[in-house]
Amino acid sequence: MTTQDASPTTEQATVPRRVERYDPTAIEPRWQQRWEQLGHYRTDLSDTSRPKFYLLTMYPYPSGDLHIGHWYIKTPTDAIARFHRMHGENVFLPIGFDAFGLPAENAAIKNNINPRDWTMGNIQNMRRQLRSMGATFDWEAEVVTADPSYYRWNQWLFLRFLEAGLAYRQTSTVDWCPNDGTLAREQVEGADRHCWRCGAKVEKRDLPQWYLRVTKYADELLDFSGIDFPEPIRVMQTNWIGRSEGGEIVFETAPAGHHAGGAQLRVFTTRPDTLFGATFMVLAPEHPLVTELTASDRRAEVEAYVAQAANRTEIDRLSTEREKTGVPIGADAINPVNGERIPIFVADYVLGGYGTGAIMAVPAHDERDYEFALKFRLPIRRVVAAPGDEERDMADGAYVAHSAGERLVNSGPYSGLGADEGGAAIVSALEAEGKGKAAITYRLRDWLISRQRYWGTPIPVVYCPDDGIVPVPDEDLPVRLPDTVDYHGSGENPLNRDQAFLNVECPKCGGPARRETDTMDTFMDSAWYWYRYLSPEKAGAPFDRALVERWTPVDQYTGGSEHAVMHLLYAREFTKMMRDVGLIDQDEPFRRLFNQGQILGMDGERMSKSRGNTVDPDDLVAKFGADTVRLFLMFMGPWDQGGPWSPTGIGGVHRFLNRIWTIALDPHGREPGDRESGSLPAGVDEAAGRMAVRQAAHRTLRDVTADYEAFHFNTMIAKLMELANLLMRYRGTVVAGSPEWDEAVRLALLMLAPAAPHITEELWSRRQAAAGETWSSIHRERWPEVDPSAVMEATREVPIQVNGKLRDRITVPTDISSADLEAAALASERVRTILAGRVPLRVVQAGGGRLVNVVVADPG
RNA sequence: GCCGGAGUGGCGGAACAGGCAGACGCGGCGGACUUAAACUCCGCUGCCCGCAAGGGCGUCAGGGUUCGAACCCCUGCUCCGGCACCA
Repeated sequence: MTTQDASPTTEQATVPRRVERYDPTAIEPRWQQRWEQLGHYRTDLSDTSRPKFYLLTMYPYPSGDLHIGHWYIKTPTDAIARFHRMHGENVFLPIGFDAFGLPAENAAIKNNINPRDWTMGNIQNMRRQLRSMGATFDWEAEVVTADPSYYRWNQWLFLRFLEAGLAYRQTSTVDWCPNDGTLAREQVEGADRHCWRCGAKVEKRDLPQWYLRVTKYADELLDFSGIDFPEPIRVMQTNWIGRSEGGEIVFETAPAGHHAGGAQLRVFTTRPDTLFGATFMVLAPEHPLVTELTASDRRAEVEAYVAQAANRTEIDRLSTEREKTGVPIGADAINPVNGERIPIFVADYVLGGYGTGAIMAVPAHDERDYEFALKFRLPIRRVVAAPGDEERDMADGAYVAHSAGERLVNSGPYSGLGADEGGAAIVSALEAEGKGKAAITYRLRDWLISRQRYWGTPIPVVYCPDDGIVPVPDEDLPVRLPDTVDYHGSGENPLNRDQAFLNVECPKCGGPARRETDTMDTFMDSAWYWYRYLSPEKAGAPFDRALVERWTPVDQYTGGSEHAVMHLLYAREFTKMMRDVGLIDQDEPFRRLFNQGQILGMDGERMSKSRGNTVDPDDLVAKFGADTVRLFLMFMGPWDQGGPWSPTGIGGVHRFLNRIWTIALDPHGREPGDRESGSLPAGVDEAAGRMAVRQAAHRTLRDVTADYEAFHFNTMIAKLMELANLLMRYRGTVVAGSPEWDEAVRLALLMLAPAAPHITEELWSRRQAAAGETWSSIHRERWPEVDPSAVMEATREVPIQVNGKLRDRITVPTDISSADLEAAALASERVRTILAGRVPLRVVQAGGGRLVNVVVADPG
């Protein structure tokens, strides 16, 4: 007797009322409090008796409220944590807040409140919401990046990088967002060049800015061996880094009509094989030689063009659709292989920031150069030809593709060589003369970290009229953000007007100096936060090195793929930089990365407060309970897929939990609405029923375990539903309450525990109470073992096909021989009818007898 | 344009590794329970033909490989994500 109904009244005997209903709102807060009181999820980082598992999930930006998308990332992550704990691992699952950033500052300007107050208020609410998930975050490890105890270490790290030459200040043309200030290159998106965060159109400005020298790691970042990242992320990062192999070639220059003697012009090309096809040269408008090389009679026109290009927002330069523009500068370049003089142009289709900012143009073999050549009526000379294509008309367009057997033509001594071979020969010939060399160029740029905003980490340097750039000494850290600043709503960094902040003594000479007012890109905060989690209170160092050595790299990181070339790349870069300044001893921050999909609004758009399409989990939790919401999010579909939000179907998951409740608490109850209730299925006796229950439970355990390991939560839940449905069928029969039944219920609760922690804890405690045992949390139980003998079956069903079409199913002993199986298949009544006396050509048994296919000649 | 991913019932989605397509859930239909409703439970539910037994068709489209294809190959289409003249 395991029912909880202690005093059944007689009038309930025939139609027993269901036990107390499942009421998550009564259960969930109680258990959450209890777990917290008991400190169940505080991780003892010093415990080395068990294997460690560092599970990290991307910390949220405290925008004010959690939406369903946060739950979609975090509740399955929590299930992973719980699953690992049940395997005896010491799991660390920290949480914190990415608390610096623009929205706080905008709210401050708009509502005249302090960004810190706004942020901290939001964090309060989000802490409550995060707790309502029933997740096992270790709140003792929380970090808030806007706290001086955190950001002082941003500053400290910056100073280490500065010392090591990994941070530097440089004036160059940068992307400027009217709201966010300068942006790193990867933070500008789309053909219309808009800011990744606020969407504003980005302009160009020449400014002195701080950079981190991440390009140093380009090659190392291309190496993903030893880390398990999803293929799409690896591809995106690889493309972003954009390694190109080729050659750098030096051209002498000369004023038009004069002898050589100007500056040298260096170009990068991936196609040195086409050098003989170069018919003009192009400089980017920003190229330093433009001024020097421009002939006096061309100066006015060139300067106008350069000015126009500088002012042009990149919107005008919109994609390749725009017609090429450019002007000749009145100078020539001299082709180092044949001495040919070719004109130099300035044109904005060549980018200042890539390669050398100048190209040799080979219109015959490059579409962009081809287009330019057509417009400016420049010669197009073919130098590579595929076999049989030597007479191709160049009016048809550039020949860009590579094909087998192509040869160089019109290339002097190199004619006749293969393209690769010829290219290599040209490079080595140039190299011998000091006119070129093999070269590799990357698309990746150094990380621009300066932001002209208030609400971020102050960059800890001082500008002294005498000593120049002076780092703030470590002992003066943190450089604190003033709490109150004056916004005039002008959009300009208010720190620039804060005299108390601005004016300092030079740490070197003691004279009057001025502080840097730029703050750091907030991606810097998030580039190392998982190290700080390990010792968030640590003073004197950014982290406890011994703990870092024991606990990192992170074993599993979960979060969205939208930061593929931002946060996820910065994190890798930062780790390598920290390594190189001797702070850590590892190359990569994350062993394994999983990207969940994104939950979109019902309108199919990205969920955001501004779009007004966010879904508030609080409402759903109030209605169905956290367990149902957790389960529903996991059940919707594959975790890496996401999709538009639709609450349709959440009732199904809730019903499932109700069935679990019923099965666990009221095994002997009967369904008044079901005539069959209480009787065994036809042809099943008690022994068979008990066996069926046990078999189903162990098979489910086998499959569910595999699904958890693969993060296949949707099918995991489907299988538990199947088990529940089967148990429901036996409820009220002689099988219910049998040891097999009891075991099945026990396994079901254990299997469900990581995903639905509250209801399973409640039912577990009630079972313990009923058995007179003292309470111990289900979440401290060990994951059960599959009994292999339980999953075996004496007979199995084999589908029989004739010519690949399913015609019958036969039941045979599991250990049947293949000869007997074939005989049994051919003996099938249905098969014989279809064969109609024809003799099979072949009988195929697939997968060790899982299926039989009888092949006969088609009667036609 | 280039790179990556995906197209399966009315819907979300299953299908190990080329072997029973559509698990599980939603929705729909029918039924039970109830004075009634809600809740709950049971059954049916890819499409077409058929009273039924059964048959035909069916995983974006068209070809191919195979005893056998949602899965592999070729051609094309559509959708989603990334990149944005990167020489």
